[in-house]
Amino acid sequence: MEKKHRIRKSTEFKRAYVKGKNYWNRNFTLYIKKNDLNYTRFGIVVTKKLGKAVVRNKIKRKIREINRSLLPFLKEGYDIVLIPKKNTVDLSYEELKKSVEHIYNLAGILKR
RNA sequence: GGAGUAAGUUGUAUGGUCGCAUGCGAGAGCAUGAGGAAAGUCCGUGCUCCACAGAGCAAGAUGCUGGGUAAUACCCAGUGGGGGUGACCCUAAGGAUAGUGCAACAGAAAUAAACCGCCUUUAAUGGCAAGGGUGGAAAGGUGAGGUAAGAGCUCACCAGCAUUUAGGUGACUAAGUGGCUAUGUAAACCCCAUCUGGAGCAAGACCAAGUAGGAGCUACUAAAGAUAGUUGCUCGCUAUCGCUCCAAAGGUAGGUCGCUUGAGCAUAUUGGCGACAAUGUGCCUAGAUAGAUGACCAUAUAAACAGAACACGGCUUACAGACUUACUCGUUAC
RNA sequence: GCAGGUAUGGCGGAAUUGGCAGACGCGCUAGAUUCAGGUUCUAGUGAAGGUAACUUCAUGCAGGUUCGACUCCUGUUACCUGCA
Repeated sequence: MEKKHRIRKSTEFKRAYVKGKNYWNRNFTLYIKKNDLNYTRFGIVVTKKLGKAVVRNKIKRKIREINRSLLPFLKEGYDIVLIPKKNTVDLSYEELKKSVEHIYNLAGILKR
């Protein structure tokens, strides 16, 4: 995923937390905030509770890959922050993808 | 082939589709892209700032000997002690005769002596310490002589201490001589020898939105004092104390650098028992900053521990499977 | 990335010149009081084995020093805190 599709600044994360709407399901917490740009940006936050560095990296990479494949089906102009929960450690790629689609559907940012 | 000891290597590969980071390129694209422990942060260095780093005290570290190294608590070669039939392994291993403290309970007594006991015809305000029991530890041990009973009182061997000679750079070893001997603990304080200034790449340097203040200069008071900083403390050191001027300066968010050519890697020769050193030749091999290696498919029986964030040298800990070399024991079931 | 701290029964929390581990409180169990419950009072309460007397193991885990370790030293695991 290119750099322009990532959230990179600490202040932008904070803005999503404070001003954005949040949604959640079994596996994720999601914060969404409209940005002033005409493209969508992602942020993934993996806390130390989920495991060691190898485990955290693996989750990040899987979610990044999922977001890349879903990008054409999302509405433009949003900052999206995804926070995986503890039980995502044991999930396969396919299960993760279903869960992410589910939570995006809840938030209403999937194109029809 | 069995049981074992030591050292070492490897630790997914190949192909396809999509995708990420860095460099090069106008672009298409091309090249490169985690580890043996990248980990723990336990030591040691470089590097940066604090006065290119100072004095004393305090505090801390190391602790058999000699060597290696940029340095170390690491490594190599040895010494003493302990374990194993053996290959081999383990070892915080200076000083208890510099001083102080502590040694519960038990026991007559715990760093100094007498409860029971033995002896002198009986007995002790006398002599004795062999035997008993307690304890982690009880006044050198075993045997013989000796005696009223006993005792290093005497002798032999052993242990310990002091000392002499020989060997070794040294730890120490071997032999001799001497007087007969006061437990343990220094991972208790301490003594001795050697070493250590503090903080850390979120170090630090540069650019710089917003906000609103900031800078320069000279000398009055004058080497006194106050405040702040610098190291735990004492010194020492540094900055500030008044006047004038400017619309810029300092600096937060943010950005750029630090950031990878280095005690580097490979290889050959020489010196050294070895750690290692010297010389020659060749090579350039991640550099991110919400942080790059992933997803899916095919083949191979199965594939662990685990992910760089300034760098390097060690140590420690985690680790599936596969393989190599040297050596030891045992001796026969094939 | 760097710096520091904590760990003791079911829970909180004592125990330091190194000398009987589990004080004390909460909780739990049993009994008394009551028609019943609560309150109150009394007793017990780490685990395993044993009829019992009692024995063995227990201070996160693994070693070491010491006659003796919750305490001293080394390694390690988990959790917590601070630093832009």
